[in-house]
Amino acid sequence: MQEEVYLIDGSAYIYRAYHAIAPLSNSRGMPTHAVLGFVNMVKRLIRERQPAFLAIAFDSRGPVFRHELYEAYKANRPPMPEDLRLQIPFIKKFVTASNILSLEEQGVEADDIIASAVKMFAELGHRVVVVSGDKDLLQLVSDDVVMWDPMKDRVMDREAIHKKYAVYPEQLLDIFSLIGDSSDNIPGVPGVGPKTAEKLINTYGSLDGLYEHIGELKQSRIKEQIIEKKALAYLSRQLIRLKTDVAIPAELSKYALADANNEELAKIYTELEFSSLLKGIDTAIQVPTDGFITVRNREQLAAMISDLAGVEILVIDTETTSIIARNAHLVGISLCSTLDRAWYIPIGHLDVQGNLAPGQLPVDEVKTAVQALLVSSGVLKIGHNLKYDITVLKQQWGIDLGGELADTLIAAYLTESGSRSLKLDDLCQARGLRLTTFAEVTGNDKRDGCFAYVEIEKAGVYSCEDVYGSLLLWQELVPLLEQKGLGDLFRQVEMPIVTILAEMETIGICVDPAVLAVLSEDFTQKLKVLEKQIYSLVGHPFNINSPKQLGQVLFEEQGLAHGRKTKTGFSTDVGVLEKLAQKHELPALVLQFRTIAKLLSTYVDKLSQLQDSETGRIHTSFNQAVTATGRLSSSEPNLQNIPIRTEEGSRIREAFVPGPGLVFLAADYSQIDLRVLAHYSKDKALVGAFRAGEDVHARTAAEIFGVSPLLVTSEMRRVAKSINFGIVYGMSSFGLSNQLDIGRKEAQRFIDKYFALYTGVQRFMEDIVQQAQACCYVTTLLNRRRNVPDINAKNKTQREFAERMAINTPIQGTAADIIKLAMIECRQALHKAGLSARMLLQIHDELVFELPEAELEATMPVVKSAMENAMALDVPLIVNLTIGRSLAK
DNA sequence: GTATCCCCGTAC
DNA sequence: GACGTACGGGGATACT
Repeated sequence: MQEEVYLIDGSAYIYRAYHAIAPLSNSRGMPTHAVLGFVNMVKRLIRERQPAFLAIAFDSRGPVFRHELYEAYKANRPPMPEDLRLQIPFIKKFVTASNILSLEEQGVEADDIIASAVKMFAELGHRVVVVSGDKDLLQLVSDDVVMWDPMKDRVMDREAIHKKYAVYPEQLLDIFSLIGDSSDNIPGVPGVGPKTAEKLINTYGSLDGLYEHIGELKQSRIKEQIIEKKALAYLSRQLIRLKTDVAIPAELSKYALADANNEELAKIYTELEFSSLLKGIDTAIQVPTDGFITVRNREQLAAMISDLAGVEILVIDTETTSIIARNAHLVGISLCSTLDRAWYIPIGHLDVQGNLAPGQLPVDEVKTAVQALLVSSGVLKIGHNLKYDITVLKQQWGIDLGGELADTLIAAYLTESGSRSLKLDDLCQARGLRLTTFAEVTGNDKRDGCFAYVEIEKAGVYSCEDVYGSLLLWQELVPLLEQKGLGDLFRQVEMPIVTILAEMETIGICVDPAVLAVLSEDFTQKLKVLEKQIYSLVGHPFNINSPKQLGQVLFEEQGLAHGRKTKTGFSTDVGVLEKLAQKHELPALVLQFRTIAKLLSTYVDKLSQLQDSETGRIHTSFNQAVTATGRLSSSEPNLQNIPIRTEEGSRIREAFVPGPGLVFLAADYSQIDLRVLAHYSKDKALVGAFRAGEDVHARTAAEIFGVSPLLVTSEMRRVAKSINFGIVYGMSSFGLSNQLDIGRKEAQRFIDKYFALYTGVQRFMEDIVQQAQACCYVTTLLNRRRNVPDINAKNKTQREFAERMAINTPIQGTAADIIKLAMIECRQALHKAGLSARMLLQIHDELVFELPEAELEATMPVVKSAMENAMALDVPLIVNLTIGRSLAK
């Protein structure tokens, strides 16, 4: 029987682990990070590839036969760092305790052992997977041998190698002999690089062939080199060629992966203080798969329906062909309601030929059977990232999930703010439950990553695990939500938003490709002109986009006055360049170049790429579980940072157009942050200003400059506006002086004056920081919570940062709460009024709708009222409406 | 050679 | 070090 044997390049693993992980040591000062990295890498390999047979090869200590051939072999390599050397014995102990066969032989390297093992197993008729990223091992690849690079999760077989190097593995040795290898100090033929070597070996078949036909090469410097350095080429080949006669255990049983010696492992982990690994030994629970049923026939479908009849909760997960819900085809659905049974209904699995695989019920039959369950209004629908499943079910089956929603992704986001990962696997793992990963079910498949080709039973287990995990998670998160007072926020705000975001993403927004094309042309042209001007001023070309090179040109060559330093040189940011631009032409041109280059690459090019080829629309992702404050974020593309302030930016907005016969309606909150601040602080002056409907910036200006409101100049107002914004962010006098280009003292005077007038604001800021110090978190008006662990830190910078977070988060987060309520309110009010306006975008304080022009009159008051009444504050919320035939207005 | 960090610049 | 929250491009740098 043909078996698959995994051979790990252990020495390479050690170095990778050492470099990949930040230095770490146990309480006795013993360095441990390389061991930790190595252990995790091996565990990951075993988990994801589940090898039946496995060995790890190590380099031997001391010189190897290659040193005898060539004194300088690896002479440029620094000796093993001391803190790594100390860890080697523990790595070996770990391998032994894990019952993994360890291979080491005096005088040869790990590569030679692997080569010998490969040869032996190939002769025995087995297949081998070499686990390494070292290109020198690629020469071992054959029909029965592949190389897997765990870092890139990529399998290299003969064809993959041919694709990359244009030669087959057996020719790689000769290629590398010509190129050499600087990291091992292997000379090769100087002057011959990858391209030349590839061409030569492809033409003449081999190194020998090349020298036999050396006369045919046309006269060149390279030809002379090749002739002159023939000995070096052959020496290099000797060095790179791997030994295949190292003695290797031949009995396959010795390679069989046995259960680890947990006692020994526990000893090692204890000594090194790997507490999380230690826990993993005892508590790693595999999912009980006994109750998992894959629905293959009508009887099972009927059993499932009767099993799920009358349930109060239903956990759902869809398996599809794409991570982009809009493009996804359904492959299967899993459902469960209790932890002892889960069902998987395969409907779109394919066989290797790409035909529908047997053993699946017809889609229509499945749809009919489960539809009532999915739309039922009395059943709580649970899932992880339900926005995805909602989108898939809607566009594939036209089904709207009925009933209340419970998204465990969002529940975890609300309760575990600041947690590293919100992925289902990771959340379950943190609770001691090991789920199969997506890579594990699809990874070994020929058509990597496509779920449709996953074998049905395997898919069933995986998918059932997901609903099982999601249910378990839900059961753990419910009490947490209630305990932290997040239940209402979850049910009344976040869950309704899930559906709304799914709709907004599906609808998308239209972009006119003609406008983009004109912009692209124009910007490219402008960049060319600017580039030419800049180069001629400087006297030579350079990369204007490189802050490093730009810094050299400006501050060294041109001798302009530099400002603050960054890690890599002097800052060339807009603040610095603007100052210089007052006196010099060059920085002014650079600023123009930067602006246009940014607009072109980030917006014009990107929008064209992401446009749907059929509809011309752009479908962003609105992310609900990303920000620390409760705001949404938008990606691919980010439609929340489309330029607006400059002339050029406005031209990009012109590319966003309503659908045929429709117009845009944009509704934005006026000064929402300051209004929230007024509400929180109860500051008399601020509240008074908003209640009286005054221009707050002008009012602030009048007060800090001590003039009548009628005498406030636009310059005074600008200063006041900066202060008002700065306050919300916890700005210091330093920041304000930078922003306004005034002195520190003057800035401080403004701030003092501000607080003297708005005493309530100052009190609020002090109170909120004090509150944070007491409980290490802050909340919004809807009780959204953010932890500020550094609020009592010793380090001043850290602590002050936490203080600014504590001030800003309730304001920004409450504004986020308000607009989320407004979105829900708007949708409902529009529906109730029978209006067809569709919400397209949310940009933190603004909602953009698309609607028939004829409905404008009726829609405007509905939207305005829904938004203004979303939440009752001590000051009124005011919404301004703008109608437009583009986003430029 | 590719993934990640860093600087920078958009938005609110 | 100095203004909060995001996303993303491009260069520089490090590397599961």
